[in-house]
Amino acid sequence: MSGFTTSPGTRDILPPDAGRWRAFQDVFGEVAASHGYRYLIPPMFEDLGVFLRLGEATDVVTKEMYDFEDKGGRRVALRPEQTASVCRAFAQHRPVPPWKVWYAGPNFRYEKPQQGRYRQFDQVGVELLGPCDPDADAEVIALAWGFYRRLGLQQIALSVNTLGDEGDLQRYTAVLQAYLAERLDELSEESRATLSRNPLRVLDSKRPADAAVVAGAPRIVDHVGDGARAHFDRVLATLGEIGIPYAVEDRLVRGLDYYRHTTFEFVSTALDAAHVAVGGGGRYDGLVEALGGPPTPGVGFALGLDRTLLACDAEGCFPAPDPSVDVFVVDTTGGREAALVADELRRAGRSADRAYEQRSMKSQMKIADRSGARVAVIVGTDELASGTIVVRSMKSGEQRTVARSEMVGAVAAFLGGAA
RNA sequence: GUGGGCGUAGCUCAGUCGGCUAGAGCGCCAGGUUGUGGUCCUGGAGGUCGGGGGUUCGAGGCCCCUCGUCCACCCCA
Repeated sequence: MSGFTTSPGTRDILPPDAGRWRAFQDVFGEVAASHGYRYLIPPMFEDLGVFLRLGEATDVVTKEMYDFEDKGGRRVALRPEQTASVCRAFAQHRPVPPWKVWYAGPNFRYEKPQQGRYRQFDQVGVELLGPCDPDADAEVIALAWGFYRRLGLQQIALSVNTLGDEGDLQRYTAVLQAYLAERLDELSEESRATLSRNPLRVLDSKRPADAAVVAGAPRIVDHVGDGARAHFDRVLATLGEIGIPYAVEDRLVRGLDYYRHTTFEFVSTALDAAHVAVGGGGRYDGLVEALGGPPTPGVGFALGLDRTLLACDAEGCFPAPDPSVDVFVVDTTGGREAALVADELRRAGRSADRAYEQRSMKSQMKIADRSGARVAVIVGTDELASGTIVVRSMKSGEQRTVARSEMVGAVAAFLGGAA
């Protein structure tokens, strides 16, 4: 292979997969719009500082950032996610809250690729900025839940947790750090390294060696104050009332530092791989302010296209849309008739395709068959001479010769009947 | 970044101990069918065996390097 290929961690999304991706984003947009969210397109790169707010201790910032200096000497980075960009946009433009937006598009993280993880990966998501209302938390969770259902996914499990408010989290982190520091020799080497950067992340360890220490660790729930407790209880109550099953998972801390209060994660129980989390989010009060805006609470989530589509594959739902045209035009008289007939059909609102380079009728019929068109329109020398055209059902093989002027009507009759 | 598996036709893969001109299925093209697809039959095109170096009379197969890919770890969508 001497030519060029895609860079590591990137790939071409070819047909028919690309059609499936677009349908995915379209469906998400419909669901978001039905909840009052409007479409937002943030830039794909920003000042590096925007993303440093994700947390100086997170891997996303310390080792996965696609950052570089542009020709103007600015330190910029390809976005690793879009929440920070949305918050920056809020701080910059100061829209009237509540600001409800949804987005879709690629993000970039410099990681070692594997299944369900790429350096360029697509997410869709929503953000709700302004209110610090537990119903807002419940709404974005419900939106995600409804979207999974819309895709046809059944095997999705929701975990929720609360980290408490800023003060709760600081106090808890100190207690946890002290606890873990005492048991340093009982922790795995990996977790000791994690501890020095971000104690909370140790709770997420799935390593057997850490199980005992993690199980005995102080629990966040015992350090959450009354205000945050009430907020969380209301979120859970609302979820219960609208019929969304959940499990409270008190070690769910998620990977970014900006989360406060509610955090949540969706896992596909149909997936077998290491990466079963198909989406997640939470509340991030304080992020807008950290980016130079007014104190503005916010809540949102993002979900990954690759993994969610892997889950769809596992459950056999949400197939790629059928790309077939309505009509395939076969022309053995040189090709000009194909151009005219196809054009007439398209003007009449039918999708139509044709063959090129003057292939034989047999060859063109094969291409027509492959195209998935339900109807073929055939022009040969006889038809051209007599001003007629053959309309054929590709499914039944039934065909009629009609006057050229009646072609559109005859096609409509065949399409109507064959549906 | 660490560890392991795998790179042979467009795709999925076979290729024995290092030994003739590197194969199969699918797909593609053409013909069988002098105007008609799907099934069937026949034929054809398509390969720098990922790349470079080495060992050898001889390398797709062995050794080294390198690139890519997959899986796991780290982390995460």
